[in-house]
Amino acid sequence: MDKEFFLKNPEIVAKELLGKILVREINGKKLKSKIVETEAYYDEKDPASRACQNGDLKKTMEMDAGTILVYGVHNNWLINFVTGEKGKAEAVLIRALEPLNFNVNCKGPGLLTKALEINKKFHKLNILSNKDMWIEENKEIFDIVKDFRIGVKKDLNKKLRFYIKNNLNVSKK
DNA sequence: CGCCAGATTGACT
DNA sequence: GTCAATCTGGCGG
Repeated sequence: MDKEFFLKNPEIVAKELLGKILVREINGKKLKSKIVETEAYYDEKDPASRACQNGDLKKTMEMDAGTILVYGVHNNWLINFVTGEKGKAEAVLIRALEPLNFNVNCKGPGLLTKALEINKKFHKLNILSNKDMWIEENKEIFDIVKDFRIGVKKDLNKKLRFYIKNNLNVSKK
């Protein structure tokens, strides 16, 4: 896992993140989970993106590839990874995980942050240089399904949600 | 400053 | 099906 991985179009990164192992270390315990559902978000052209607002979140999206962006909505923390070149304001949202060595419901963006104790303290840190959370490779082969994003009021006319076919941990609806 | 809406979830009628 | 909880930023007074 290096910076090159995140230096691509968010659509590509979202697709390539599927199947990767997200490791969260809490008090010496490593919680491992597989990323099974993601969504790509673009810059101000994307009406659903927080980049179309001009605050701290947009600035964070313009930071280096691999920067963690934690965003609060409706009483939930949502975690994103910044992608693309510096100044591009693009990111990938993690929507669902499949727990591997623990058993907590991670079928939804708000649920997985709760399960892994992800909150604002991770905001603006970088996933490539963090000792409490990181991503590991996984060579597993699987089918990827492409669909429209979930819960977005004004979506783009593009399928920007990706998930692993037939995986039971993908958020429903 | 107050009010509203939103990449959500869960509890209750 | 309806409602509310919490954080961020836009917009109106």
